[in-house]
Amino acid sequence: MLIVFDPHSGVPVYRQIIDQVRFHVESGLLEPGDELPSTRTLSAELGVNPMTISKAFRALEADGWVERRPGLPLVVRDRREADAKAGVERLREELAPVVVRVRQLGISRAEAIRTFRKLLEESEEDPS
Amino acid sequence: MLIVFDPHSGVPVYRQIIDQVRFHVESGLLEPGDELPSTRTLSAELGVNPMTISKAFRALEADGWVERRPGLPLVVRDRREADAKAGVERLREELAPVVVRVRQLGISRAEAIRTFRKLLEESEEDPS
DNA sequence: TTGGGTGTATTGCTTGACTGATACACTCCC
DNA sequence: GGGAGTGTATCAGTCAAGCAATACACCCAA
Repeated sequence: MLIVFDPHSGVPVYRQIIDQVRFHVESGLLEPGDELPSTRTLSAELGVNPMTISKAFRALEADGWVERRPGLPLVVRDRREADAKAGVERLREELAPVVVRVRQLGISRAEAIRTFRKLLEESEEDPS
Repeated sequence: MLIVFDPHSGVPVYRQIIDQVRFHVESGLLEPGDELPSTRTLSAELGVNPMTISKAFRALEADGWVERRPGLPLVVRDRREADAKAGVERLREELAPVVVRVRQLGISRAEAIRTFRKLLEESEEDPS
């Protein structure tokens, strides 16, 4: 059971699938070349429509996580090199709205950075 | 013209109003005791329905930014002391999910902080 | 008291996100 | 070729968010 999802979380099913596949690839559980479970398999396991799975697959391909070819299962792409750069780029996207909030809240740059560093340290100590 | 908004930003109008009022209060342009422009004034200026303004007002009261009394204009509340702490606390909440992503993406702490600092500097240079 | 100011409860419309049913194209292997 | 596997294009349905029209309750000053 590679994918688990919570129908009551409020997060759309297709997005939960995207996040979990990405997480598994990033964690190494899914390696480049591995095939993803078929849409119908996942569909049956999760109790959702195959199209919902397909929608997640399309998004995963758009972000370069997997490769799609007609009639064949999806395959995890090798993006280790690409990620070194793309990772920071994605981080920038996630931080951008936070920066707006920092200014709105009138928090100083130093204070903001201190807060960020502290959170990062806490997260490294705690192997969650 | 206290409030400006961009109908093409994709951000809901009522949310843009909330953010701007909060920003003005936090920046000191609006001081405790000041009255907000009336719903109909803002309605005319922005070209939206008074109810949209009212919806923003309700949210602002729920978060403690203003005080509402029937038949009277809204008044900015004094929350300076509370905010000094609450600001950082709210920043922590916004940064928490980002920290998770940093680990998922395998970005080093130093790299993450450098990215954050750069964004903050860019935002300060650009008086958007 | 009355008129012009305030905010808003109620209701309905529109739009987009999300999901699903159906039917189709492709690949592989016997 | 045929069957069973893959993914998905197209279309329709559901639902919530966002916004607006209307009508109402309140306050204040003349």
